[in-house]
Amino acid sequence: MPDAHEVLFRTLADPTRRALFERLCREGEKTVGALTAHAGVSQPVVSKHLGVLKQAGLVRGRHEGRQTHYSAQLGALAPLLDWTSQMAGFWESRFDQLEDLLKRMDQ
Amino acid sequence: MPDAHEVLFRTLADPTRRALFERLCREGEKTVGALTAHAGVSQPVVSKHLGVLKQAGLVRGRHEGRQTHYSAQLGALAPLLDWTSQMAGFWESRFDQLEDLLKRMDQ
DNA sequence: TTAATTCATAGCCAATGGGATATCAATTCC
DNA sequence: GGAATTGATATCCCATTGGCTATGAATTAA
Repeated sequence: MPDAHEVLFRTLADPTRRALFERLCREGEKTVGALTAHAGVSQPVVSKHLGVLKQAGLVRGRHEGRQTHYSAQLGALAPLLDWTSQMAGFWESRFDQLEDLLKRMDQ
Repeated sequence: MPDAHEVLFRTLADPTRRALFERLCREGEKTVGALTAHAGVSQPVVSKHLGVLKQAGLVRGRHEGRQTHYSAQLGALAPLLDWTSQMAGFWESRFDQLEDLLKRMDQ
């Protein structure tokens, strides 16, 4: 059983899938049809990707009649932030060049 | 031409590769041999993964005699933090919009 | 100079996974 | 009821990729 980081990184590694998640973050709840219209791939592919995102806890689906409304679940990103800051923490404690990172983030 | 997020997510998606990066973050500079000793895969595989990490800018290699010392490059994680906080930002701004709407309806 | 060490590269193979089309189930409209 | 819409599932195909072994190149030791 893969841990949370494993699932998140693998799930977000695919560009099509990440684009779907980004749209849901930017524009909020959307139906499968609306997502398919701009996804550049077929509807079954979109459904499959949404299934993977759902398994990872990154989205949730709300059934309404014959359509399903998907929305992003921001909380699922927490382990990603944890991991990144943990790596940064290890690094910072070893050396003292965190300034480089902060400069980049400041842009 | 994949963007920074693309490269980072894809690179960190593989567990073996991520474990190598984590070790370099935790324990600092290490030779290929030292990394191979605990990686659970063969030396050529470790070298290949280090090559991918290097391409992504996540590590750098320092040649010293016949051995190569690799170390993590924390700065490369910046786009990852950017992306995550950006997604969180979109979410918050939509939340703010909802709040605004509710306020207006309240009047 | 020869042998041994260290790492990178080259090929090869099997598994994974993202894409497509075809189809099914459920719902809504006529 | 029958047709149309919406999304999920089934199956297949092919490119990618992570693993291996074998080997090469460079450095150090004998």
